[in-house]
Amino acid sequence: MEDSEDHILLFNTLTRKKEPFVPIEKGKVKMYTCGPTVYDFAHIGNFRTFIFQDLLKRWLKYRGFNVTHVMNITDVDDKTIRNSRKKGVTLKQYTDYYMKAFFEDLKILNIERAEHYPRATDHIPEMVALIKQLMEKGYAYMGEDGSIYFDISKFKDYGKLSKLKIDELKPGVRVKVDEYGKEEVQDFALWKAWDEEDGDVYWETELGKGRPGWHVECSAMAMKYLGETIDIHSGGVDLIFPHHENEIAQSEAATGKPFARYWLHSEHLLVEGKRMSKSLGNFYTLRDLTAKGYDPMAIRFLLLSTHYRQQLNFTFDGLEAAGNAVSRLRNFVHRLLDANGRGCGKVIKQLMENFKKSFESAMDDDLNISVALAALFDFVRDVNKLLDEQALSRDEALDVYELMMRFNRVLGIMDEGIFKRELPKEAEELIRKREEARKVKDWKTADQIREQLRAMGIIIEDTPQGVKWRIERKTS
RNA sequence: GCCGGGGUGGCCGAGCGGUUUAGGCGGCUGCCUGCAGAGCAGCUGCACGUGGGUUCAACUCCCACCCCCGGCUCCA
Repeated sequence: MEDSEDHILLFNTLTRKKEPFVPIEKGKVKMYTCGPTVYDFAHIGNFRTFIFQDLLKRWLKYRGFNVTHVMNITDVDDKTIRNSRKKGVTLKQYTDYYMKAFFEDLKILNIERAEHYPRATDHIPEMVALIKQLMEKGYAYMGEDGSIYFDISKFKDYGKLSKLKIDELKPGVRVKVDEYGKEEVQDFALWKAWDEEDGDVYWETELGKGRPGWHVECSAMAMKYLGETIDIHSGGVDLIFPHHENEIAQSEAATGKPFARYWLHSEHLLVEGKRMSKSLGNFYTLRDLTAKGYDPMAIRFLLLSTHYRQQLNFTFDGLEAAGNAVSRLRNFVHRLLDANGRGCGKVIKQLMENFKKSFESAMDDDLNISVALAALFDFVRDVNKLLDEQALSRDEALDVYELMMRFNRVLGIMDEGIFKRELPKEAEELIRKREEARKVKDWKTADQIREQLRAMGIIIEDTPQGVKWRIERKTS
């Protein structure tokens, strides 16, 4: 798409600066994002991050990049093992359930699928190979407990992402952790030797009987699917340390090459101004919200509408406001489809051009979504004015419609299905009957039919240009 | 202790040294309308945490202070 490729600026955690995005291979982006640990339903904080990543990917695609996205599924760790044992099911049965739920949630939130969703347990050999390599190169050692640890003192760049000085630990926490066999507190496990807590979850490998540490899966799988150096790696801010720091250490120690060029991290969300936690009772999964009747597109809009590096305060008032904002956009698109005015030529062309430019330059600037949305709503207001004046011809309105859909493919906040112009037969009949009633000023019947249609999810509007209808929700 | 982010009108949320208003949501009024809906227009009282300073000019820069959030431990 034109020469716009190097116009995108992204904030790189590695340098703490906005940098022009230039991929390794022209026109292609290799993107790895840290996915869920499938021990429970994902919560809205998780989805904030996943939606940010989705927006990033969609924007890169809009700008003409061919994006290969890999998102890992962590299906073996302390929590999955503990919970599956508690439930008396196998680890696989347990994680399959939550993985399936996760994919359902992605769909509901209109998050595009990644190209690959590698599961940790399907990649044990790759991880073992990586760990062996690290041992051969002297970066890893076996501890007294039979586990294998990464020796961070051997990796000179340790701390370059999180900007932490390893020798300046939080005072107080230091002493208590030598129940493991590691030589230094900060060393982290690559391979965990089996113990009773693990039950029947273990792999017999050249490294002994055990299971992989958490960080190693991302290095192994990212490199398997995307190569030794990837373009973009992203996750929530909490992953900067130690997870991403450790990924860098493992990967770069093994390959001697940079692991990822751009590290992008999204801020956390707060709920009603407080940190989300189960004990505070402000912990929500997607299901919790949809069960209360909230529109998934409103949820998506809310999670999307604050810049990703800004903490987002999730409130129910905000969710309602987001729902109304989405309605405004939907109504607008419906109006476009009904337009049949005299035409205004240059005026609309100019508006579209300005809108496109503002939206694009905002998004290019580290995904400045607030400014992009402001441009969108400005445009909507201006075009609504033209629609009021019957100044938009059918073709012009369709051009606007196409533009809206094009940007909706970036934002993903409207289900295009609702704009399909299909009315159930019975609804058509009802509308006809209502028109007859209105003709003879039988308002009672007319209002009653309108209510009936509303119950079917069809909203009727009487305008000087005749009756208009729109489908508010899927009636299926 | 060390290191970050932030405090903007009723709510959410951009912005930048100055000439016109970010934008969304909500409320009010008007237009339109049988009603409703949608939309448009106007309004929503000095908007920029506090106190100083720099400047012709600060919400935007500097200093101090207050408050909130986060990282240094599993965590999106």
